[in-house]
Amino acid sequence: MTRKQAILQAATRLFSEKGFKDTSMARLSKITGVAQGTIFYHFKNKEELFISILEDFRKSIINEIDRYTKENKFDTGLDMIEGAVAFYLYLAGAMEDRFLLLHRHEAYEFAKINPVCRDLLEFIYGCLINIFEQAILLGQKDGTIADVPAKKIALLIFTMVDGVVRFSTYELYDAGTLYDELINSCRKILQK
Amino acid sequence: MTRKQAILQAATRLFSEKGFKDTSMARLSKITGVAQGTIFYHFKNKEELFISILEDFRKSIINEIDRYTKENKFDTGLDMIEGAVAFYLYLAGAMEDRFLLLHRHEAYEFAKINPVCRDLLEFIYGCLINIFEQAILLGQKDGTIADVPAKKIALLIFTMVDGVVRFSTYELYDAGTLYDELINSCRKILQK
DNA sequence: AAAAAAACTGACTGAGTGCTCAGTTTAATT
DNA sequence: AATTAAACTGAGCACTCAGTCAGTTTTTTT
Repeated sequence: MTRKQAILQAATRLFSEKGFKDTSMARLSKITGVAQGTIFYHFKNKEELFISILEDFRKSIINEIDRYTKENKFDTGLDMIEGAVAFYLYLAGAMEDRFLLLHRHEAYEFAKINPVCRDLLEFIYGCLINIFEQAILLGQKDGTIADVPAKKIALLIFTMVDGVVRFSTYELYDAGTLYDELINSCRKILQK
Repeated sequence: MTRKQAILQAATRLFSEKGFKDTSMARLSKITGVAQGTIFYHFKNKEELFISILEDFRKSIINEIDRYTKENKFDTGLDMIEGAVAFYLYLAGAMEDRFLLLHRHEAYEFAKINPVCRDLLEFIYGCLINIFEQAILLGQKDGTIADVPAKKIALLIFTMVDGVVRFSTYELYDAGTLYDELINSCRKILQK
């Protein structure tokens, strides 16, 4: 792993754990075992470092979704929804730190003033919501899912699943114990 | 309005808009037209100011919920759910800044090290989730709602409704255009 | 081996931070 | 009118921060 990658990795962890503002470059340099100057040699400033993390996130998500859609084929759209929920929960676990970053507010604040950040966030959210929308559209084709507005219902399901992830990260409620109810609720919303 | 109230009000707005860390006491004093020292005369430190905001929030929520339960009586539990969703969306609009504060991460971070903050957050979230749980329990008594685990489903519905509020505040999707689907989805989840 | 380029260092800077406190003004009480 | 108490002020303190830069080390190219 190059120094640049090491800095990026440690920054991802710190930004998601402590937040952007609460992570100092001094601390980041200490943890990565690199001089402060080196960080600024690789990344113009703190904000560009943040953008790089989001770019990395986007790449990872694209890869994961690619792999998922290739490896998993479902008989019906309704089954695909269950797969999509499970996949989302898997993703959130596998990329825990980046999801935490996404659940923070700082990214949105930054997106307001930085178009690159805004585009990245929109793309990432688009990918995540699309997982559910595609399943709904498929189910409506094969007749297993009722004639609901696909995009809107995808948003609602996304929000519900993402909320469960939030409960987990805040340690308020374990995702596992809500899994059955989550799947059942999705099915009820979508069933004919 | 007393100076103390003015400080509290301005701090609520700034903390929710800019975040705790990104709001300086200098700026707060400038906006309220009060000397910095005055803020520290009324509040021991920045963190206690934050706690005071949460305490204020708790009081407001208790009042609003009290008023709501007194003014609104529903025939069935299933109808009550629709009322609960509408009420939550109303609350989130009426207390926009405080909900934004709740949607930030800072509060949870602070809750980890401050028991008072943790208790306040737990209480506030308890109130909000309870709105939905009570409706479900009533519906199960009068037979309009299926025999689902009330607390868990209340959490899921809460998370879905709260997600819609989030979409609104991030200006990704308007709450109004999702309202019908939100209500329908809730009904489908709960119907026998 | 020499030269050039890339990678890296860490002391330093200046702007900004939360908070203090000696002192002033205003309000309440005697 | 005199005294006490509460409310308020803002210059100043100790500290943290992102970012800089002159200089050093390592790597690549000639």
